Amino acid sequence: MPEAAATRPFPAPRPVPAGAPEPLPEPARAELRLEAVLGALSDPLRLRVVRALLMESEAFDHPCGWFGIDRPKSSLTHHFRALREAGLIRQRQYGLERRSHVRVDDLEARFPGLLALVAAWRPPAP
Amino acid sequence: MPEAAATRPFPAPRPVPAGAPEPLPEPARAELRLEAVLGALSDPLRLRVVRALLMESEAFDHPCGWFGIDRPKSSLTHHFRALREAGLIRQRQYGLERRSHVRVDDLEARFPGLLALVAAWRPPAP
DNA sequence: CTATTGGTGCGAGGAAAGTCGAACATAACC
DNA sequence: GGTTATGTTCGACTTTCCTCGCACCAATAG
Repeated sequence: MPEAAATRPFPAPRPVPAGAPEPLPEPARAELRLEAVLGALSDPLRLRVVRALLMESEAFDHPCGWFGIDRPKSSLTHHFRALREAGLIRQRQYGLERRSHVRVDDLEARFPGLLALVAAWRPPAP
Repeated sequence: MPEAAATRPFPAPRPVPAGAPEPLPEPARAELRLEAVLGALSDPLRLRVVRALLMESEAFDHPCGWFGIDRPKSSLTHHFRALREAGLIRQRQYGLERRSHVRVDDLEARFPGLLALVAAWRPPAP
């Protein structure tokens, strides 16, 4: 039913480009746990990342630097890993850089409406 | 618009009985923060409490003992306070016991669909 | 080859959160 | 009065999480 996308408050997910690298290890759709997903989203920085990825993605996926977060790189690694291990994002290694995108289909299938909450969130003023 | 309740996957909230004590201090509806709410729900015990309160409430509100949680009382105080301070539940003091119920209207107004996720959650086997 | 780039992983420090016992408070009941 | 039932507060312990510096790695450009 692709008509469900019309009611979503965020753009439809982009198709996987041909030749994209394999995703990094991640929980399967059936293994997603709501507590873990909510815990990963309870950090404002990570919530902001997921929201940016969900709303403003002009490409299929984005490297860590795209978000303009003023934190050391090891902190970004930490948070992106937390998001991936909770199942919120999928990461692929493109040569040097590691790009991420939201697992829209999996999350909508398991937790319908969750991403709408993220999309509606208003981040606090920077 | 009470017809929205018809589509909710949980029972409609009960009206406040006349003569109920005043609620304990809690954040106002406009002060609810999504990160805090998600953080409060990221604990399985608290998620279970909110879900039980949402789905199986045969009364307006319930004391802590009603949930049958096998933890010391000081731990329960801790978790119920976390839920109240995040804005998920409202607590009232009835003589000796403190009873809780989910702030359905406030949460639906600020984060529509969030409680549906909680209602759909399947707690892990005990 | 070397330098640059976009990251990882480790480990330490600190902050936040969960766990729980012990002592206390208060209402209800006998 | 004394006891019981419900729940609080405090303090301590433990665990988990966040933050970040530092060393390191692999791919690309020159």
